[in-house]
Formats: sequence, structure tokens, C-alpha cells
Amino acid sequence: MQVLFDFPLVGAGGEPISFARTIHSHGCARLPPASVEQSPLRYLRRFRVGNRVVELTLEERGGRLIVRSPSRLGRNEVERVRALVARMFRFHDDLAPFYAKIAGDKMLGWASSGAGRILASPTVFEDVVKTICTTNCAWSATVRMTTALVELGGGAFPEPELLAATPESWYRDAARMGYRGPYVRSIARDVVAGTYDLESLTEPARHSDEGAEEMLLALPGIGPYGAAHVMQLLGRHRLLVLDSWTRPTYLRLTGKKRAADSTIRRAFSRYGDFAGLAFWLFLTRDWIEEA
DNA sequence: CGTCCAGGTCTAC
DNA sequence: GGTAGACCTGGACGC
Repeated sequence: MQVLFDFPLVGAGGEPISFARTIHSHGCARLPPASVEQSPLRYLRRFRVGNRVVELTLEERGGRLIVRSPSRLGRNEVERVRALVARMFRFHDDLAPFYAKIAGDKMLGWASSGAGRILASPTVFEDVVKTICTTNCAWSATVRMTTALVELGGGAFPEPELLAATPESWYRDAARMGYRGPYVRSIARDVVAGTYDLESLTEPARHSDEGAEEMLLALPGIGPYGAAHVMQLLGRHRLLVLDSWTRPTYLRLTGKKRAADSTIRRAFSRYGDFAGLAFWLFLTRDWIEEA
């Protein structure tokens, strides 16, 4: 196992990053081609680097993120991987203001020691496609569709070029994605054609939150839920992800009989630009083993 | 067997 | 701008 590089587990504002709490933050990060091994906590992720697939192991050791690979990589490949891992943890994001806001918070104070850094996919494209695969179906179907996509990609998530060139019949008959197939294929073709530069959405300087949301909503298969979901993975945390899992979970945790979306939003509005993250942490607290 | 629905979205009023 | 109905799939139910 070659150690490729390591990162200090610190965000842009000097805030701590809890590795264990990060990889538990969101289900999408655990979909193929990723997996999480417990004890010791290790995150495994297969990437395509050039024309081969490598499996990286991510572990925390001494407050640093250690990234290792079983196969040797060239300097350029290592730099490519470094950028992808940085994107997954969004090291450039500053959660310090959020932690300052929740420091004395009865509901979320527990999270201020590094939780909530929602792990993203290496590319926005992958997050968009996976998000479409979470809509209007059971989680088992999401796993099945994602597994098929990764198989198509030779063990790594397929790049837009491949998905654009894959016939509709594959989406229908092999991946069994139903009506989602044409959506995904259409997005892949538009990305390849340059109609949408999804990867630029990670750059705050290039897109306001409103602009990013607008681009996401323009994608077929991405509606209010999908846009809010991808926005979270972009580190844009104002929107609440409201769906058939978060709504009932909110009711259960609060003991309420019912709550309109607008009511839920209002309950978290005091967290401002981090309302969506606050909502997510509130819902997923029991996913995280208290240290 | 038929109906419902799961981490919604689109289209047509 | 708000609200029905349709939509692929497959597993969970009721009959």
C-alpha cells in the first residue's frame, strides 16, 4: 500500500473535520463504487484515473486524512486523485461560521466538533446522476441502478462521455432505470456538448447559490428535492432537503403530528445560510456514534 | 393476482 | 403559482 498523500483534517476556516462523522453524513457517499469498513473506520473508493481504475483507501490517523493506493500512481495521477479527494471533503469550504453559530445550541451543539461535512462524490456529475437514482424509488433500487452504472464504468462511476455514448436500451434493459434513463443520458450528452458545466458549480466565484440552483433545476429529472440535495453536496447549505424520508423523520424526532414544508423551513431559518445543514444534522444525529 | 408506494419530477391545465 | 395524473421499477402488502 503506497501512501499517496495526506491532508490535515481541517477546513478552510481552521475548523476541525471529524472523519468518522463525515463519511456517515450522507447515504449517497456510500453508494457504489464506494464502501465503508468499520473498525478501523476506512472509506474505500474506486476512481477512474486516466484509463485505469484504482481503489483508494481513506483513513484518519493522528488528525490527518491518509490516502493510500494498492497500485503505484504517477505524479500526474496522484495530483488528479488529490483534487478529487479534496472535492469529496470540500476542504476549501469554511464551516467555522456554522460551528460558531451552533456552539451553544442545545439541539446541535454536539455537532460543532467537526460533524456535518457531507461527503460528496469526486464529480458533480456523479452526484447529479446518483441523486436522480434516489428519486421515486426505494433505496434498494437506488443501489441497483448505481451498481449497474459502476459496472458499465468498469468498476468506477462512468464519465459523461461514456454515458452519452451508451444506448437507451442499456439504461432500460440492463440498468432498469425506467423513465430516469433518458434523463441521465440527456444530461450526459449536454455535459459533453458543453451545454452545462456542472463541475463549475463547486466554485463560489462562478455561481451564486441562486445561479447554481437554477442550473440544477434546468436538468431533466432534477426538481426541488434533487436540487436541494445536490446543493448540499456542493457545500451550499441554505436549502432543506425535503423528501419522503426527511419529512416523517422530522415529525418523529419532534413528536409533531404534522408540519408543512414552510413550517419546517421556518423552524431552521435561524441558521441562515446553513439551515439545510442544520436540518440534516438534526435528522441524522443517530447515524453518528457519539465519541 | 391487483394495489400501493419508495429519500419526485414533468406536463398540462 | 398551485394542483392532478402519469411515470419505470420491484418489493411489500391485502385479497
